[in-house]
Amino acid sequence: MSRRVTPEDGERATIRDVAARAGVSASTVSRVIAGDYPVAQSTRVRVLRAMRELDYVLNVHARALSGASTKMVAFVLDDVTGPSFAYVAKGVEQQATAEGRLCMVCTTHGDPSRELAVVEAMREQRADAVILVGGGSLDDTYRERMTHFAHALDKAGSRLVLCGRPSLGDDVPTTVVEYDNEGGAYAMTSHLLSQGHRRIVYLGAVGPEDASTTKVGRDRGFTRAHEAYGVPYDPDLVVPATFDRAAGYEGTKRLLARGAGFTAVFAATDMVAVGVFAALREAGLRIPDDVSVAGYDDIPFAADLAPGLTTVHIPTEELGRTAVRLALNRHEPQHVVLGTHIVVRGSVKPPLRQ
Amino acid sequence: MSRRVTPEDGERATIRDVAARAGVSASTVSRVIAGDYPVAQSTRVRVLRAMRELDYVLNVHARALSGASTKMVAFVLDDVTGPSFAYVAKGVEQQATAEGRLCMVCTTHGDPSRELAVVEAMREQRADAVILVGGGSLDDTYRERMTHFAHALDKAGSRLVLCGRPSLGDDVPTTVVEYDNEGGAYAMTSHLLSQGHRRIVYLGAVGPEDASTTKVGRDRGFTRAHEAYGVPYDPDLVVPATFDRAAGYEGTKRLLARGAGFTAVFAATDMVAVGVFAALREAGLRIPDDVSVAGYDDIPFAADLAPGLTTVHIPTEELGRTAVRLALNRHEPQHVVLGTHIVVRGSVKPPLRQ
DNA sequence: TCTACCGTAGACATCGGTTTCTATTCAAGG
DNA sequence: CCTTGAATAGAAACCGATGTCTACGGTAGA
Repeated sequence: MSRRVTPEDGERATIRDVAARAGVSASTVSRVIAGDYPVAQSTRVRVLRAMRELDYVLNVHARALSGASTKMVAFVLDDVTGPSFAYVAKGVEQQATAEGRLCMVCTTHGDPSRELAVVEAMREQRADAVILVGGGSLDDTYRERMTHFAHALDKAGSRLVLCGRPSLGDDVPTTVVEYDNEGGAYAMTSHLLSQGHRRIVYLGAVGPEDASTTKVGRDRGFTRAHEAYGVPYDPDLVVPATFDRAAGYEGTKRLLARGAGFTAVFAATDMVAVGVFAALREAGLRIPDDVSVAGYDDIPFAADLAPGLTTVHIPTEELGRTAVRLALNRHEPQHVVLGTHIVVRGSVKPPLRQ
Repeated sequence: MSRRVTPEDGERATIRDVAARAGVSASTVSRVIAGDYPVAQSTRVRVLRAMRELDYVLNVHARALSGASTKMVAFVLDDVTGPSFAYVAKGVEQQATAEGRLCMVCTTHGDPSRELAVVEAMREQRADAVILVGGGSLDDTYRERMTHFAHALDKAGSRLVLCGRPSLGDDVPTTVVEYDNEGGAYAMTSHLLSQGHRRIVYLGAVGPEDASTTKVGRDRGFTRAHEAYGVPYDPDLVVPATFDRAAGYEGTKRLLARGAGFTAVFAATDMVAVGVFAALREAGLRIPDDVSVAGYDDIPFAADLAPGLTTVHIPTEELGRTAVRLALNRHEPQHVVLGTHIVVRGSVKPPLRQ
């Protein structure tokens, strides 16, 4: 026999198996599936029945190979367990589903070389869009290779999306969905200054080896606010730290141990703030009576800390949704900056004495 | 010309373009890429150079079509923002990367029909493994269709993995990685009983319309512990609720409003417990002096609540890693049950008076 | 010197869809 | 009655890899 009527055991039915069973050609089956070409009602019914009987499943790789879009969106982030990233992921997933796309997720654990490898893998996958979430490296060769990817993806009809990080330059074909890192930090620092704080710790500054665009932006907001208020800041209170709980905890313990006098801590992320809370409580200090604490990100748990954490709200879900929407609808603006705002809860109040 | 030497603008270089540029055949290029066949050193160098010069990117769809594995693992869950699911996701991603796989993520938002649609999509994608995370529906037609998928994936050389939910039956080809839902609830309830609590609220029980395997298991642990201790439980204190913060908050408010006397609340998840905390605090009740609270899941923030939440620890990351490892290494046992254990923090203490 | 074999490389079929181009049927219009 | 065209369906080329089968040059063994 030239063509089996029923697929062998262990093989999946192909479009040709379905065609044979329905007594039509493969083209006709393809047309029934696509629904974009007139097929007689009686034929359509026979084909659909054959598909059901053979438990036919389309092969997306064959379809992709013959030119169709892969209907896939790739999503690259540092760590899925980061509470704010999870919300960006949710937004991406939501919008991707709404636009009929599936979602790939890759994590990089902050390793720029792995990020480049992942983007390369996404080129192989021919994803419709590749969304990079979170601050990016500032290294020059890294930027160069990212620029290269942006052009390569663009030429291939795909799109590189920078979500939560600034543009690579106007001539680089990317979609950029940012939020105002510097503005949020500026607003929060202003808030602390206006409450009367004069010795504010900034915990989570750029360190010697870990500059990222997010860090740089928030740093700048902190210093710019001091300048605007005409308040000099003590460089010893600007403490480099990674963006996690442990860094907040250890950093605060060290500050307390060395007797750095301060009335408020501005943690660069809420996770850092959680560590600050723990360390302060351990030292017997009350929040906000003895020390005020502010965070950044407005993770869901910020409201459930005791006291509630005053922090900068980032529209995380919207960030994710927007990234996908703009990447897939190129007629929309390809560079937007979403706003941030302060959420005042109980963790900040004026210092007891100046 | 029969074959261009340089691909046109906007097209990607194919293996044939590389071959033409290097002056060899496509087969040779394929061999250089695979590295599983002897190729003369000089030829290999020419091919590699051509690949670099043309910025060649392999097409995984063509490769998948000609029989190769897709090197993809699919991961299906309710909601990426669930804090414990995020850790399972991390484990999956970790192990998938370790085994050279990419990771797809799909969310279902608790809708069984969408879960089935997603699994169907994964069949189309020819994923190496499809991992279902979290409690599953108990509906009969749902189970039937899942069983069908398990067989279909198996025949296609793929694998259905049930992660955190029980087996569909011994004759269904699946990999099952569970943890002991009932045992954890039993242990925690015993803990509360042994501290002297006699009127314990169980918040998050199976409701009329939302039976899931996870819920049923935890419910059973609660009731079984009471039976083992010979303590009758008040059915009015077993309160149906969804597994989220809002349900914990509302549920507690209602219990307080109707004056149900209780000395402890066992929340079916830590998220529920967070809601319980908020409602109790709002009512001016102290934890654990007035009411003890226990949770389930041991999410990272459990330790950062004030007081720290006594809860049941689930090895979430290990769950995810194990799921991938077993699915891809079929010689390992295909059904494991991971242990849970109680983590005692400050939110539970004996009731002030009986 | 002839044969055998190793190292190396090319030709070609194949995977499972999509799509273009062609062919047939049948009804309507001149 | 013949032409025209709409509706419908098939044949075959194509997408970009992989893998099998064949072939060629050179060296070693008989």
